[in-house]
Amino acid sequence: MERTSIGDLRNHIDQTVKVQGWLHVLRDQKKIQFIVLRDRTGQVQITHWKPNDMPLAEMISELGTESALTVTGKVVDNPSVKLGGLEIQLESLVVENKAEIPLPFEPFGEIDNLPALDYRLDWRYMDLRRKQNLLLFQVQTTMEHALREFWVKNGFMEMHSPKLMGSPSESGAELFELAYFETKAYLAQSPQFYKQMAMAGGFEKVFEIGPVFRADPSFTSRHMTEFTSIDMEMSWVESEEDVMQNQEKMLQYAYQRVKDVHGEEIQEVFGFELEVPQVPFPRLTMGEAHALLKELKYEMPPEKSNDLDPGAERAIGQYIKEKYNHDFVYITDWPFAVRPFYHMKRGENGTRSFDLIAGGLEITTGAQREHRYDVLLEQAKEKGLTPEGISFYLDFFRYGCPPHGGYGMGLSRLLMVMLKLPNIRETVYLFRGPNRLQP
RNA sequence: GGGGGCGUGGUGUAGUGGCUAACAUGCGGCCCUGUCAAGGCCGAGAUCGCGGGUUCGAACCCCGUCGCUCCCGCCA
Repeated sequence: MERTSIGDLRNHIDQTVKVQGWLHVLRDQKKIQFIVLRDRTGQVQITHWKPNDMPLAEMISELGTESALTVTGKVVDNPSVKLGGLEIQLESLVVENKAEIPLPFEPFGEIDNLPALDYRLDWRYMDLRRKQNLLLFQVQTTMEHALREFWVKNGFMEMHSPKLMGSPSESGAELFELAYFETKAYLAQSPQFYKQMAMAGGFEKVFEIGPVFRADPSFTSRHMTEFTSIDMEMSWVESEEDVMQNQEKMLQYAYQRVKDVHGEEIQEVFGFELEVPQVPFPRLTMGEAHALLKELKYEMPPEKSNDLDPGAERAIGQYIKEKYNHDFVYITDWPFAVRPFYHMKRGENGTRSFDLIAGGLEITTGAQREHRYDVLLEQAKEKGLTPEGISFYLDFFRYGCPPHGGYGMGLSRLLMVMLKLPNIRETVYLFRGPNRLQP
C-alpha cells in the first residue's frame, strides 16, 4: 500500500490507508488507546479499541513517544475529534524504530522547558523535529531556490570553486591549515579570487552558494567557523551601484517568494508577518552614517572614526526601521583603510564598496573590484602583501579582464534576520564553532 | 585574544549563610474517563560543575579550575 501524507487524509475518508510518522502522544485508557501520529505534513489521531487485539494494545502501551511507526487503518470522518475532525481506526501497527525512554528532552513540551541551545545542539536531530526548525529549513530551501531562479533568469551562471587552496589568500590570517600529501593546503575563506577569475574567464555573471571556512575564535551569536556563503560577481559594471541594485531586487524577489509559499505558516509559528522589502533600499554613505550616529548620540571609539562597530550597525538599523520602516540599509563609500586591497578606490582614500545591514546585522560586503593590473598591484603593496604570494591571482588581470563587482552574503545570517531569530546556531543545520565539531 | 554573566533531579527553573533542597515537565505505578494541553492519587530521581578555603554551619561567601553563554575584537 502506498503511503498517505497525514495532511492529505481529508481526501481519503472511508478508505484504508497507510500512514508513517512519529508517535507524538499516546493517551492510553482502559478500553481504548489514542495515538497521535505526526509526519512533516501534520498530525492525526489513531484510535485503537483495545479488546480488538489485547496483545497489540499491550505492545502499544510500552511505546515511547517519538517512536517511528507505520500504521494502517480506515480513515473516518468524526467531527468530535478536535484534531482535524477525523481519525484512523487502527488495523495494523509496525514499530520501525522504537524511541528509548526517557527522551533526552521533550521537543514538543512547553517552550519554557526547552533545554538550552547548546544541549539541543548535542541532540540536534531531536531539535530539528520541532516545527520551528522544520519551517526554517523549508524557508531556506524556498529562498535558495528563488535566488537561483532570479540569477538564472538574469543570465548568471552557477559555479563551484575549490575549497582547497595552495596558498593563503586575502589577509593570510584566519585560515585553516591542513596536511596535503607532502605539503600544506588551506581551506578557502571565500570564493573571492575564483569568482573574479570567472570574470577574466569571460563568464560575465556568476554566482556560487557554498561553504567557506574562517579560523576565527569568535564567540558570538552570529559567527561560525564554517558557513554557507552566497556569492555573486558581475562584469561590465559602471560602479558598485549596479551590484547593489541587482542584490536588492534579488532579495525582494526571494522575500516575496518566501512570503507567498510560507507567509501564513511564518505568522503561525514565528508570530509575525514577513515584510517584503521595498526597493531601492535606503543608502547611507559612511560620512552620513557617522553624522547620523552623532545625532543618535552613539559614541564611536576614536580609533574607529572611519569604521562601524556592531553597536553602531544596530543603532543605524533601528533608526532606518523607525524612520523608513525598512529592515535593510546600504552603507557605502567605505575608507580604503578598512577594506581589502582588491576593492576599487574612489579618490585617494575611499572605495567603491558597500555593506548591507539587515535588522542591524551586517550580512553582506560588496564592491566594484579593481581590475587594472598596475593599480591592483600597487594596492596590494599598500596593504603590505607580497605580490609573489598572490601572483596566480594578479595574473587574472593581465590579458583583458572586464570591470566587475560583486558581493558575499551569509546564508544563515540572512535567514536569522528574515525569521528574527536571535542566534545563528539555530539557523544553520549543524553549527561549527571553535568548540563545536559534533555532531 | 580581552571583558561580563551563568552552572541545583533527565530537562527548565526557585532557593543567595542555619530544611528532610522546592516547583514545573518528563519517567514509573494505580484510579477514572471517546480522550484530545486529558484528569486524579502515589512514587523514583540532585552528595546543588569540580577542587580548595572562610565559618559552629556553605547550593549560598572567597580563591582556583572546567564548561556554557553573551559582548568586544574579526567578520558574513
